Amino acid sequence: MPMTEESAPRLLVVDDEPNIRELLSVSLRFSGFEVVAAASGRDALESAERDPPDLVILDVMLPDLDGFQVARRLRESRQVPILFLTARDALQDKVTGLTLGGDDYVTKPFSLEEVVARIRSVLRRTRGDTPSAARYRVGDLELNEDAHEVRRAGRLIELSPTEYKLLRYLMLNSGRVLSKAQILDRVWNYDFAGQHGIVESYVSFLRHKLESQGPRMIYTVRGLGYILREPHEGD
Amino acid sequence: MPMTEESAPRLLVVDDEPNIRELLSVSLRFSGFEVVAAASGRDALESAERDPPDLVILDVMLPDLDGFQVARRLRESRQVPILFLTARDALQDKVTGLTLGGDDYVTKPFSLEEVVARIRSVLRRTRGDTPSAARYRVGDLELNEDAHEVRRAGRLIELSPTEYKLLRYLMLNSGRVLSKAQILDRVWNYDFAGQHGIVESYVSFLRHKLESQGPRMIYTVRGLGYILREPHEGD
DNA sequence: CGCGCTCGTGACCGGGCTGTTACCAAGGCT
DNA sequence: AGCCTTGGTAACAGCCCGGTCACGAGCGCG
Repeated sequence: MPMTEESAPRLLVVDDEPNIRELLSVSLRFSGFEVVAAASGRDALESAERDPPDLVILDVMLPDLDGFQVARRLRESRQVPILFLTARDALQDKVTGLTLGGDDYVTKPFSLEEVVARIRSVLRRTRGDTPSAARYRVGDLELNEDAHEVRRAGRLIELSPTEYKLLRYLMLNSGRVLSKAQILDRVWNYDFAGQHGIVESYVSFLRHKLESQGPRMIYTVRGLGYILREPHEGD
Repeated sequence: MPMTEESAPRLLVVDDEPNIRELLSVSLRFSGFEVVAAASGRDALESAERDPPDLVILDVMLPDLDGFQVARRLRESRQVPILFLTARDALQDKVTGLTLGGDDYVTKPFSLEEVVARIRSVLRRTRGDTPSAARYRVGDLELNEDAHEVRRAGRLIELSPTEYKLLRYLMLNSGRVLSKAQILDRVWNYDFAGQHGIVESYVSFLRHKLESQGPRMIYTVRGLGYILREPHEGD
């Protein structure tokens, strides 16, 4: 979802695994950010000094320096928010303290939807222009990021985590057709190896919950994918 | 919990341990304060003269000067409230009596929730704009900081210290989802190394006490954390 | 010195979420 | 019109997550 504001936030992606680095770089760039990548802690520090980013996405497992050391060194010169990447089961104890300075963390394997959402959240908090107001709306459908609530025509709708992520993706791209492949790549974890039938299932779930008392909002575009939009006459 | 008032209070953090200094600086800044840090008594005095703070957070164990000496010297030029940091077992007698001048103290290892609450309390008393009224309320749930009392629908609820701190944090952030990591970082002491299962336990305790005779107020958001909010129809 | 309360951990249990499959419906093409 | 492809939905099983309970340790208080 290309962003429209004047100056795109500058991100520094730090990960030694080329696949992950590339995945993040490409898709974050596509999401409207300006992205610089580094493969090691030293490269990261060097790059950050040469070209200070607005936010750093930092794998905690790096070959040369520990991610936390990199974080400390990064902040010596300048206050910069960090989104940590960490293995799911690794070191819960080391995780403590990560959420304090407006920082946050995401566990591997992550979904890009999750990463982008966290980046937006952290930038919103630290830039602090709008104290806290992450709300998206399409027609009478409303999504509140802080409370993690979805309402249609004011009525609360309970969603599972995956349903929520899927809906957020659809809403952020309302009026645009999204293919099942795009949705899979974006909403599901990058290591997901399943069939794309799962997308159909979850679209079905969402339709049930969203459209049980109201006109259709998720339309099928045969051979292409799905589009979320405000209903207009003739549907 | 970014604060929204026009001019953020200016804090001077004085501690020789870099980790603690950094921890306090970052998280207090994030809590909406303007923060300057000093690593020694001399630095503190110098900084305070150059740039007078609204409150000083002062470790009593400093390499060069005793914390109390620093306090005295600070007060020579200007009356400024002080929040002392002290080791748990050290010098209770010397510390008591400090609370007379509007000062207060917190023992190490502290929880950030505690530090922020004390700072707010001291500033409230010394600024004296609002004589003394720290009450938070969510629905029919009421928390009185001065009396350290919690009531639901007027009925008094007895809480342990940890339960109280947890509830205060939830109430100050009502309507926002808080992850277990955030809660651990903020409510538990900074040296806490346990698992986040403890948060679940304490949420369970709170639910027992708060919701024994009334609708649910602490909601679980699967995969994310907890949110405290007024119950609304459809739950 | 001992009693009791509170904090913290580990284990067990239950529920709901996830992902697959199978069957059915609808659309399109020839 | 009929066939074939594509999508929708429902049902199901496995599993992960969270809730609660129970036990143990530490501490303060009597």
